[in-house]
Amino acid sequence: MKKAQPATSRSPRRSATIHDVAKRAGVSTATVSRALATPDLVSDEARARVMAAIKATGYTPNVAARNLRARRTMMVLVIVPNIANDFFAEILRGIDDELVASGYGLIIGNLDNKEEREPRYVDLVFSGQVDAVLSLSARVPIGNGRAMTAAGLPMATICVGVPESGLPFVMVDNHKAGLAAARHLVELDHRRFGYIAGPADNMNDVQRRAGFVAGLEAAGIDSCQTVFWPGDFYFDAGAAAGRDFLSRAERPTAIFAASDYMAIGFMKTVTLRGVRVPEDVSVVGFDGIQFSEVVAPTLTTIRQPRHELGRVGARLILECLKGEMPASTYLDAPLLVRESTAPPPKLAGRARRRRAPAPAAS
Amino acid sequence: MKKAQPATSRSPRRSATIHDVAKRAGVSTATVSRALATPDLVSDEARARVMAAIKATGYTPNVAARNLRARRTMMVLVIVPNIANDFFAEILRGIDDELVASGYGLIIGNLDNKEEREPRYVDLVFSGQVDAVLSLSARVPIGNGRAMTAAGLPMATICVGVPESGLPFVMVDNHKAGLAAARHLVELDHRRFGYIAGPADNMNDVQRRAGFVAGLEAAGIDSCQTVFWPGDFYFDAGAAAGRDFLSRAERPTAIFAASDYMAIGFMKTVTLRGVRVPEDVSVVGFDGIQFSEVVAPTLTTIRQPRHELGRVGARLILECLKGEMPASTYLDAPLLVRESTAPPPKLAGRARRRRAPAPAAS
DNA sequence: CTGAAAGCGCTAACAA
DNA sequence: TTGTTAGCGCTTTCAG
Repeated sequence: MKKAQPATSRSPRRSATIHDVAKRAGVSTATVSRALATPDLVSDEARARVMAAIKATGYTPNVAARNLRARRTMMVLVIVPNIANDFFAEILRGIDDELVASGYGLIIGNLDNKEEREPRYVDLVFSGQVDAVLSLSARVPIGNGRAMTAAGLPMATICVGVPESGLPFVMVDNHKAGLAAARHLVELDHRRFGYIAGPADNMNDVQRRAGFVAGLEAAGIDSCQTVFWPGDFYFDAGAAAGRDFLSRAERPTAIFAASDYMAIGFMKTVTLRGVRVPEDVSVVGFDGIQFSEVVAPTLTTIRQPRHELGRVGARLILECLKGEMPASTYLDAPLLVRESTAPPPKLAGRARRRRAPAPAAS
Repeated sequence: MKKAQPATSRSPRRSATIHDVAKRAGVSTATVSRALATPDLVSDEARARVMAAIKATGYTPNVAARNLRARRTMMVLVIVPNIANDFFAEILRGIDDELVASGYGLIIGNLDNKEEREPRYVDLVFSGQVDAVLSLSARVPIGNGRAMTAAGLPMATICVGVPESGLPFVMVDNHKAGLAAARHLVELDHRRFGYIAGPADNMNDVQRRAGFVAGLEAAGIDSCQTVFWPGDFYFDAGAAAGRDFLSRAERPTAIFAASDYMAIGFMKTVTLRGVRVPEDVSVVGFDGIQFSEVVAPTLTTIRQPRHELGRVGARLILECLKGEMPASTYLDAPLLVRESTAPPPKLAGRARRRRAPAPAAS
């Protein structure tokens, strides 16, 4: 690490205020304000003079002052569990697109997966720095003994629901998605399964697992034979599951992971030890992150429409802001069949082989 | 897409102000303000009464009002070319860590790779919503006919330098990194090379390429024989380079890509057509993103210390904020030798084989 | 259509 | 140590 030449630092220069503009245009500050907010109420001539003065001075209204008066900030706080996670980044883009189109900005509250980060965002809300909150976390942030919801701001969630909060949300139907994964694998004739779970308290994971199990049972498969590995949605958990898989005498022939990261971690681990995907074991992921179509083999997965989830979530909060009561929404999460799934190495010994029910329209 | 039950919307409730607290504590608003900002200047008794009143009312100071008075916002705008890019996300975490520790918050300005997004952030700066700007983009954002720099706020850049701006920056030494990539490949006995470039106007890419070429020439290799493919740092450009590679009769045996995404795109494309990495062709990437160690084979790459780049960048701007003139800094970017590089399939026919110079201490 | 004036909630002189 | 006062820059009645 070496130093380069120092740079010049800039001293903040006082910028033009509404008074400067008013003086220059020969009108009152009220007229300047109106020329900007309600041009119709100002004579053409006055408006022209004001605009000229604005251009000449380079005036931009001070937002802090405007907020103080108007008692709103035109900002939405977006709570993100972990901004470095590809999954959330794409949702953020969707939110951003929609919010900006309505004149709102967004402040990103990155929890970095740490609870101790919550209080600062609770303070942010209570100190009036935002008009509403959009959360991608299933927890209601807590700080200094109060919950973020207690501030009374409009709030909605994306990809998660906060039980008993009554907050509007948009997400995919995780149960249905788990069912689809099971159906796909059963149709390929798999009989022995493994499931790599998300965090124990994660409702999405609970739903995915329940759907998956329901799908297996609908096909007459005793889910007691299914191996359940703990996980946390991240790569290493998939790798750990892979190691356990390798250590088993009788291995599942099909794995459903509650996230793509874990599915990829699993694939990577077993592949290195000579297990072939999908010839020896099929793998289904969840989320449809960018890298799910880059890994080799490409990953069969359930795609969460992340950009759309973001957009719809933003619309939810915009409706709240207008005083409406938006309805929560479920978006479809299609199964993308790619290279990581195939029939099992040899058909299972069981005599009876059920047909899986035809896929429901989704 | 189906609808779920509607949720209750919450009406914003007026929160306690400094007056409420003052009244309840039986002191003036000034005392309340001081009890918070400079507790030493307030009697124990008054302070206790104020604190009790604060707790009772749930008072949180209004930031807009405070900003208006103090003429600062304790916020830093961070300009990001594309928030969905893994590379930037990790830098953001570094910035966040450092800024938060100093009491600053950050507003993320996502350009989404679109120039038309610039004006809103220029306005943000001119409207006094932030105290400083940290940019990960080589462009100085322009909007409404004025450059962001014209606002006169402290500004610094990370991973890029803005030519002739005099803005302090922190980045890796791209030339040196390119040199290291060349040296590594030359030491493996490669003689025919390919380079997958970044955007034509990207100075980082220019430096990387220059370093790479210099490294080849230092080893007596005529760089006219090197194939140069255009690119933009993203996956598809690497895939395109891969397709061109496949179409060639005489193929390079070693590829240096200016980003991991392109390296992975290249690997994926040629691997699918039966070319083996590293047996048939070696690949070196740049950046060290998370997936560079997940792909198979794992990618030899130059690691940019992203978290540290973020931290140092944040420190740069914090020094500016204190009125100091920080020096620009170069951080080391180590070469991580992994599985994607090996000696060429057969030693080149040339008789003479130079020893590359010993690696310089870095 | 326009201007005067009253604050939004807070902090920082300045007195007391 | 504390209170009084005067705004920060803007919007919005209320008169004119």
